[in-house]
Parts: sequence; C-alpha cells; structure tokens
Amino acid sequence: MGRPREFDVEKVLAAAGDIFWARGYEATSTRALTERTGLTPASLYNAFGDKRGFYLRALRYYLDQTLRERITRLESSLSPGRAIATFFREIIARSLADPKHRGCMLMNTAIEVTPEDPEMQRIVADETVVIERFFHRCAVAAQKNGEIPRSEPAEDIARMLLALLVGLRVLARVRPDAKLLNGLVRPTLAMLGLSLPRGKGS
Amino acid sequence: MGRPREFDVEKVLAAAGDIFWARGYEATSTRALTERTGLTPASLYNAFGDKRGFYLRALRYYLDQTLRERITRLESSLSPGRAIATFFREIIARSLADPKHRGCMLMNTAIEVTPEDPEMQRIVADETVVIERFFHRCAVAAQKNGEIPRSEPAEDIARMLLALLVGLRVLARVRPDAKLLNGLVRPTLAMLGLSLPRGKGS
DNA sequence: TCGCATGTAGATCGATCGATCTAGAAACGC
DNA sequence: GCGTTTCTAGATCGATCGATCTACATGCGA
Repeated sequence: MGRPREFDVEKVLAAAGDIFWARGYEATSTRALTERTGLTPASLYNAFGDKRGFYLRALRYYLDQTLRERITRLESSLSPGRAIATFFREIIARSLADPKHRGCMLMNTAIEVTPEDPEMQRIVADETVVIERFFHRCAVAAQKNGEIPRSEPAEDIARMLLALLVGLRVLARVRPDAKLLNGLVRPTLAMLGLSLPRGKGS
Repeated sequence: MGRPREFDVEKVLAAAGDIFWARGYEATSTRALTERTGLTPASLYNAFGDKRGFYLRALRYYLDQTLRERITRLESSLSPGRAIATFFREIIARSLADPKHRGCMLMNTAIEVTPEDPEMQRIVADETVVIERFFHRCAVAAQKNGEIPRSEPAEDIARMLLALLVGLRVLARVRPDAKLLNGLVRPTLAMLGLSLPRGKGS
C-alpha cells in the first residue's frame, strides 16, 4: 500500500480552516496554506486535489466540529425552548471570544461563493436548511409543550431564527460588541417567551 | 485645465459596482473591470487611484443609490411602523427581482473584508450603524404613537431588525426563495404588531 | 493659435497566483 | 530483502494578477 501519510489530516484541516475562515477563499493563497499547515504543495495537492477541494474539506470539517456538534448536543440534552435559547447564547459567547472576529465560516462562504460555482452554492444552501430544520423541530416541539406560543407557524419561526442567526454571525464579524449581539437576540427570544440563559457559552 | 473626461463617472461606478457586487473584491480582476466599463486601465487608475479605491467609490455609490435613498424616502413619507414594514417589503422584492441573486453589496463587503483592512471594516461597520439608527428612530416613534408595543426597549428592537435585515440579505444570495424571505420577516413584524404591506416593492 | 495639462490606447512591467514536476525517502506486501 | 507505491522536498511551470509606461489625442486658458 505504499508509504503512509506523516501528517494528521484533522490537524491540517483545522489549520487550513483557520486561515480560510479568517481571510476567505480568494484571498488565501496556496503559499499561505503550505506555510500555515507545514505541508509542501505536493502533499496538499496529493491529499486534497486542488485549492477548491481543500476548502470544501476544511469547510465540512468546520461544520462537523461546530455546527452539527452543537445541534445534536443541545437537541439531545435540553428542552426545545431551552435548546433554541442556549444555541444563541453559545453562538454569542463564541463570537465574542474569537479575537480575530471571523464570524461564521459557513456564512462567509455563502457570501463569497460566485454564481459560477453552483455546487458550492448548493452545499451552503443545504447547510442552512439543516439549521432551519433544527429550529423547526425545536419550534414544533416547543409549541407542543407550551414553551413558545402558537401565534406564528413553526415554519416561519424557524425561518426567522435562521435569519437572526445569520445576521448575528455576520454582524459579529464587523461589530463584535456584546451589547449589540445580546441585544439583537433578546427581543426575538422574549417574544417567543424565552430568554438568554446565564453561564458561559462553549 | 486640460482635456475633460469622456466617460460618465456615475455610469462607470454603476457598471463596476455590478461586477464587484456579484463577484466580490478579490475575485474581480482589473481586466474584468476594464472590459465591463469600457475604460482603459490608465483611465481607471487615473480616475480612481487603485482597485481598492475604485471598490470604495463603487460601494459608496451603491449605498447612496439604494440604502440611503430608501431610508430618507420611507422616513419622510410613512408612519414609523409602516416605514419599517415597507422597508422590509422593498428589500424582499428587490432581492427576489435580482436574477443574479447578489444579495447586498454592503453585507458582501462586510464578510469579505479582512482584519488587515481596518479602514474598510470601519466603513462597513459605520454603515450598519446608519441602518440601526434608522430602525431606532422608527422604533422610538412607533412606540410613542402606539404602532408597536413598549415591551422591549427601542435600542434592542433596532438591533433585532438590523440582524433580521442582514440575515435576509445574506440568505437572499444563497436561497432566493419567496417563501423563505417572506416567512422569515413575518413573525418578527407580527410580534411588533406590524405586517408586510401589499404592493410591489421598488 | 498654441502651450500644456489631462485625457485615452494598448503594450508590458514585476509579482504572485494555482498547480505540477523531478528527485529522493520511507514503509507496506510478499 | 526487494519491488512497489505513496510519501516529502523544493524548484519551477505558464497564467494572470494589479499596476504602470510610452505614445499619442484632445480640449481648455491665454
């Protein structure tokens, strides 16, 4: 089977994700990637195909490590209403804790992807659907158990929460201010009969 | 004073803005700009300095033509509550009417700007403050005249509406779907006692 | 009418881009 | 131990980047 890889794929994806996350796809050169990861161009291209494939892998790794992890953890351990509120609390804490103010890699990708790359566009769109479905499941269950009112359909509540999340993550990049981020979430949760829980976020 | 310009600066800014808006800063080459505007590199660099300065001018032109125009128009002709609702209706209509699904040039800039360019970051941040202040003025006035409830402070309502707008504009880029965009605005407006007015947007 | 500042046209600059090539090292199956 | 395969190292490819240069055209002030 030949010589095995010497580097840790996950570590490389995390390192590459860091720089892709902060600077975006176009502004990140393959030189910067080799320097940051410590790998040679040959190793990178051999392992990940090309720059675009490398970005896709790094994005997927990011999503698995942060977004999907958070959804499954909160959904399995909290009531639907508290899952929604805690989701936002964690995102706010995470956004404020990042000294580089990178926002969310998924949203950054959503903006940067051009119409010439429909595949990447679909990947991003599908991932927002995953988030929307999480909110929808929570909204349905929370309306059932009385945590949030039934005045609005769960579908629209999920859409609203998705938009709020996107706005939060994008604003966190240009205005990483605790008053702004907390304040923007508070009225929506309050109107749903929820509130931001205390405690530090993950 | 020498030979005058042969081209229309506003037309050039509009044309350049089109491509910057759709593809972003990094992915737009100076070649594409010269081809799209019909100007030679010398004319562009002579008139606008460099690529970054050109982008800044195009962005400012875009903001003056769309965002600031809309704010002053709605604020001077409608009640504060209806100004908020109509603002969102127009944005939704505009987002859906754009066949290229470019979203909002300001939000696109907010995402693409790197930490290495604090000046551009500040320009974007300041512009979001302009929007937030518009919402804040509307919220204060609407709470005063009873159009929206006083259960939440106007500051937070403005922050929430800003985040909703950002989310709406970003999602419009990857998922330009009428059900999503209308649905995401509806619950928030409903909770404020407002609703999306009828009629086509601008 | 003429000097000249400023325009336009288009070739072309060095730098850097993403990607590949050659060379050699290392670990697997046998 | 040997052949094979896949790895790493680092130079380097052609293309394209943002930006500039030379050459020339044009219209204003006097």
